[in-house]
Amino acid sequence: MPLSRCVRMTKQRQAIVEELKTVTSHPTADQIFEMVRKRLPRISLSTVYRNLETLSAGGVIQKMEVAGTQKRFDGSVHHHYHIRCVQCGRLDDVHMPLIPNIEETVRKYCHYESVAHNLEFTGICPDCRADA
Amino acid sequence: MPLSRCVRMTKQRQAIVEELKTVTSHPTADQIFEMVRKRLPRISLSTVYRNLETLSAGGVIQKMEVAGTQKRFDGSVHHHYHIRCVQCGRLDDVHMPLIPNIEETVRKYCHYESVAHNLEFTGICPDCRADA
DNA sequence: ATGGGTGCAAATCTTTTGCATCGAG
DNA sequence: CTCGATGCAAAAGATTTGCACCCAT
Repeated sequence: MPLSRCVRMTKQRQAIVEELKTVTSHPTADQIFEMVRKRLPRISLSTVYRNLETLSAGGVIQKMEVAGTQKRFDGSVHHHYHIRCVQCGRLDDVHMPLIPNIEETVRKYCHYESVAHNLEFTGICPDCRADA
Repeated sequence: MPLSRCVRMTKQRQAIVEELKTVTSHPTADQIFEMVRKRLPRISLSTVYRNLETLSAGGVIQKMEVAGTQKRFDGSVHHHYHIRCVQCGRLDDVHMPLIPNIEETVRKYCHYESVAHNLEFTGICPDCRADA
């Protein structure tokens, strides 16, 4: 039960998790704020920020390690790759198999420990391609 | 001659490029500012920001696509992978061979065009490991 | 000489923090 | 009850922008 890592399950935290699980996009903190706000009009942006940190630290949601000016969050916890549109910033999942054994390869080339990997693709998304 | 893409080669731009080429680290804009400042004490931080954008757009330097709060830049233009310490934020090159044909694989799984890839590893760097 | 580049300051955008109050356990 | 969580406002940190002056071409 991953929720156990949160000391208290407040209605704000519950709403954040639930809203995040309803979308397949990878919203930023302020997008999540707008989503949750419809249910809890008095929630504050700082509560959203604080809880996104808490919840991802507790493994309930995932803080994404992607380039860009804003942090992004993912309601799905399993490891998968992403592709980002260099034109509009849109971010999609890529449902391809993970590269096997790559962590072992890295260890041969540097002296870091407990290595994880994160693969991000960039390109032009279908919408931006259509606009051009 | 990649420098040609810059309309004018000012002494500020020259200094930024030269300083960036002297280091193998991946400095942030303000670190580059401090480096260049020793040569051009009157340069402003906004000039550094503006020129890092211009120079990377022109292919003279590389704007790095990595996670983190600050943008990072690389004097080397060739494609290579990076590893980031989750504890101290340090960023190193990983001198392993690039994954071949991965862009082709991605095209089978999504409808983006002109896809590039960027692989980032995370772990604990030797220094932080020693501290623990 | 002229239009892009610069330096400065102010604005913007995202995220974090201090603090009094609230409410889940 | 108690202490962690919240809301608000203010601060902090990174980056961008407006504008008058400067200088590379």
